[in-house]
Amino acid sequence: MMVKARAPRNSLTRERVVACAVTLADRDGVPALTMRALADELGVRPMAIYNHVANKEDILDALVDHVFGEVYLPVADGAWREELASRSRSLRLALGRHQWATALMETRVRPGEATLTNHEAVLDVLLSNGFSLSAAAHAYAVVDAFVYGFALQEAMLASIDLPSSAQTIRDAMDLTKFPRMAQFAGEHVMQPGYSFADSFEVGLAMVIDGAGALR
Amino acid sequence: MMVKARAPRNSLTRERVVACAVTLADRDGVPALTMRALADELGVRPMAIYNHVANKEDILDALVDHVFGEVYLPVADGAWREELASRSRSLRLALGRHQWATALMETRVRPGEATLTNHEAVLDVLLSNGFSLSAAAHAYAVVDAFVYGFALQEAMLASIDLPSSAQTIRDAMDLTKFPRMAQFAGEHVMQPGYSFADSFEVGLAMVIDGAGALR
DNA sequence: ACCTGAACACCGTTCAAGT
DNA sequence: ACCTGAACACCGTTCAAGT
Repeated sequence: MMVKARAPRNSLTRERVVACAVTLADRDGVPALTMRALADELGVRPMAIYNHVANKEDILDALVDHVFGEVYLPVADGAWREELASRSRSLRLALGRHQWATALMETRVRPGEATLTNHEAVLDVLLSNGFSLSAAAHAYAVVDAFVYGFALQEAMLASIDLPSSAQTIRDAMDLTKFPRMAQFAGEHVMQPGYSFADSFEVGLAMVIDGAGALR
Repeated sequence: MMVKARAPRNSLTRERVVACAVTLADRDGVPALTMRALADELGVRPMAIYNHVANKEDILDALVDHVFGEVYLPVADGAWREELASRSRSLRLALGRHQWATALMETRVRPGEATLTNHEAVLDVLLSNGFSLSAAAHAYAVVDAFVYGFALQEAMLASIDLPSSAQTIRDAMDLTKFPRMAQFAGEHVMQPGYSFADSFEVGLAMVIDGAGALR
């Protein structure tokens, strides 16, 4: 835990605080994101941060909004399928870059500017392309459920590194008790070329086709 | 924070600790689930808990596994579509009863007995009903992504109570900036009979039909 | 207006001591 | 074997004080 050089007065801003918090969360995880660690990284005393954010909750809210700020904004006059797919891929990648995001979203309920802007753009794509309000509601809910859930699964798998640990799991587990998992691990997951990520496009096609059927 | 009566010696077990932790997390949320609060609820001193669990991480792992213990175990000789749908509905309900579960899952990577057992049952349903290993992998990933993601969205919405706060949001927001959201809120979400939950069956049908196409 | 130091009421967990 | 008390190194945040 090395202490950074002291930052000059008036150099601290809300943006710097949030950007630094994102970096810290990416690098060390949310549990390590303490006001003290953040202050240290910013070259400032913990209480200085409170001049720019209300409290830690405020920072966590901003963290989630920051992630949405990285997500592609679909345009309403494009082909709706491709726009929806692009924004879904972009959302998945953003959630993948910031593995803490899905878990954090669950407790954050104050949506920020970037979140609302993205939400608005998606709704505009749907409503401008023949979706009724009801169809748009279903389509949006289903597509986002898939993207969030896929990102969640990838985050779960990321900390375990499936291929390399599958062998360990297979050894440790009672194979007579979980024969399907043993088969699945040995004959599929551990084979060269397997990638969980490949299922993303498969599922995305399903939910976007399904959305099209609602239109 | 009332202190419970002191529990008699030898009455503490790992099962009681975990069950109490689930109750506490349901009632007050995970942040309020501290070793001290848990001990208080159990009628014991904090350190007594450590005779039955390794540490707090161990409890959090057990919490997630407890949720999977509530999920329907599909049977392989049934109709695979109905079995998959039942276990998906059951999983969604379990995640809904324990709103903290999806967020916790992201950081827990040591799957427990109940988790593995459920995983095994789902794989068995797919592999016993004509799915190749590759098709089963895609189907499982996509269906679970949808269920996890839907539960995550419901958890997000639960803490906000959409219908009642939609008006507030609509008033507070710059309507010229988010016209689609204003329209969506006013003409759809706030209408009587609207329920986000209705999108679950719509999406479930999409992903299960999609899975069938992979078979 | 912005930053700091000391302090308060919390955490999870250790260790030695009790039964 | 199981439980406790005191202690340690942490938390987020308050408040009064500095510049």
